[in-house]
Amino acid sequence: MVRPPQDLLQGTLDLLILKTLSWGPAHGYAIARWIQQLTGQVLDVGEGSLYPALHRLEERGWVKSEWQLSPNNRRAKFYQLTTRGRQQLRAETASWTEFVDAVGKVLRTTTQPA
Amino acid sequence: MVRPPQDLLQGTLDLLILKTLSWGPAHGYAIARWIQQLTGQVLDVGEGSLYPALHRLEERGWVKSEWQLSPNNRRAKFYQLTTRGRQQLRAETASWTEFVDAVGKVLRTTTQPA
DNA sequence: GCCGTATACATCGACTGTCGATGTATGAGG
DNA sequence: CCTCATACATCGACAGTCGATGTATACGGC
Repeated sequence: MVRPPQDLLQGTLDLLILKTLSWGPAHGYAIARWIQQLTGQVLDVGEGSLYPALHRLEERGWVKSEWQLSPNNRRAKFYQLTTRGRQQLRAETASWTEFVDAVGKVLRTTTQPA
Repeated sequence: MVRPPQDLLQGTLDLLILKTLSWGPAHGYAIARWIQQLTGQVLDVGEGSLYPALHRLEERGWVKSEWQLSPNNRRAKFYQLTTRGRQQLRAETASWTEFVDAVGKVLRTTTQPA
């Protein structure tokens, strides 16, 4: 049993969603598709992860939702970033960078530390 | 409540441990200290996460353990990578890179996708 | 008019893994 | 001796993902 990037999604989903919404309001389905498309199918956000995440973000006041009609004339719940959500995005982006750097340091080390 | 890099540790711990062991055999305590030191305190591997992870890796045949005496003359269980563990390390490193790239693509995108 | 497909929302239970707290033991150094 | 750092380990609470499943509706083709 391999360990696909899928398993690494934990803790990053919120960041991904927040970032996606920073381009403008969107509904859940579109968010999932954009992420999938942008990453060339590498990241696949399942709906069973997406909707709980969206509700979580709303509960924390980082996004707010509103029922609207999508371009193809169907009802859809559009999510958009709040001011606090924008702050959160900045914070999580910084954390992410710091974390990736830290892991990178370990991965790039070739010699045993003192 | 912020989301410290701590929360991102999920799914990366195995990789970190495997990589640390690729420098040579080590016991749990030392692994945790090395990672902490290398990352400048950014990553803190708690013992409650470390030991279960170590047992998990052993169960999967990626590391094997042996009781020995540490340099300071105390009994300690030394872990070392198996051949399959080395393969696993390569695989997980590749997954990690792919994953970071994918997230990076999303984070670097400034315009709304089509 | 009917049917299949894509869109869109949502929930559920199983499962995995982390985290903080806690417990034990022992060697080294004062 | 007595404390501190080393070293192992387990426990329960908790969070979050995942696949499966369910609902409903717009649209196009026939």
